Amino acid sequence: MADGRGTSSHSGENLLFLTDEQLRQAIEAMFFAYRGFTADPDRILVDMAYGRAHHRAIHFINRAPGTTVNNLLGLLGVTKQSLNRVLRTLIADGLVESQVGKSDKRERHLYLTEAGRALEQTLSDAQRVRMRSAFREAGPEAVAGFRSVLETMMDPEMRHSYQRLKENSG
Amino acid sequence: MADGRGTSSHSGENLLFLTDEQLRQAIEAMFFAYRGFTADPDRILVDMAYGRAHHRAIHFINRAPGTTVNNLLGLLGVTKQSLNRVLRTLIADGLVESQVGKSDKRERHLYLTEAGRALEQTLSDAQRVRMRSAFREAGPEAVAGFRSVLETMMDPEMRHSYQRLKENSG
DNA sequence: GAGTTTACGTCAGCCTTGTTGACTTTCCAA
DNA sequence: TTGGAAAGTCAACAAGGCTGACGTAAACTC
Repeated sequence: MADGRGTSSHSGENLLFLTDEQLRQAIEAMFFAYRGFTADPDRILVDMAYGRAHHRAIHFINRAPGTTVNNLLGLLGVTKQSLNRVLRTLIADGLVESQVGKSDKRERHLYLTEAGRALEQTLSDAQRVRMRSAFREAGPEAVAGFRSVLETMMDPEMRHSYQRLKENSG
Repeated sequence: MADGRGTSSHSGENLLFLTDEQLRQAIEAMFFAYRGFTADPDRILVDMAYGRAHHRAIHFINRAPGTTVNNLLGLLGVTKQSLNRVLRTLIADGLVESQVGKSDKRERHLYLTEAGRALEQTLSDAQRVRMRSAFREAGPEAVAGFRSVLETMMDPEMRHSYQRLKENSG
């Protein structure tokens, strides 16, 4: 593992893409790419009183309208206190609406308001511009590989959430 | 752009992978995957008094031994005050060594100590385990696509840093 | 019907990691 | 020799994580 090889080559395959050096490069690629990934929406958010946490909440509420607070906690992977702070400001600012559940009145169902949808559109447009040009440049096969690796990299629980969101949104 | 299409299809190509829905899914994949990407080293770091910022500093000092503080600032994309706080603790704990430059004595050249290298190894081993199994599962073509998309997603400046690191380390 | 669990909100306090601004020391270069 | 770049330090602050404790209402269970 420390000899520069990803694995002992007990098969005939070419496993050079699994060497430690290749993996190190991939780790750096993830780091640098994620910076690019968040850069554009971040620039928009600083002008408002919001941060990346607000963006994430808005993204998933838009993606799963009517989601409960508990469900959102699972998607975001933060504590309820942390989410609540963000949600409170979004509700106070009229970007998110909280509705008491009909069947279960303990639950709050979350929806974006018109203003919330507008901000979501602005942010995701900005983020998609970069994604789209990267995808176009890299081509369909590369994109398929990109998504395949990302999916296998997730924790199983996250992968499950990811798949459910995919299915519920075409 | 808001009609669910990534682009008007003025060519004969199949551009379905550029639809807004596909891009949204990719955005979510990046978010969930990055969580997985950082999860393993994070678990190790909480037991020590360190965080992700320390990990990043250690990673790049290991990767580019003798790098200057200024150079490291560019790689990490933070302020010198923020980096300095991290660096100070690493130096105090004997994981990083700071050497005054020979030609330019204003510069500080940074190196990992033996203990620093040991921690780096522990952290990157943990991170590579997940990477390696994801790569193995997805296969070489997928990995090539993965890296290609990540590279085109970086800001040009970051891409340049990334390429230089690659060249200087085989 | 009483007791327990669940969902949510909130207060208080803490930590990491980012920021700006001001200031000093060192030292290179015009 | 003087201006400015590089490095470091101090102070103050903010975002956004965290834990722990507590309260309320609703739902569930026995």
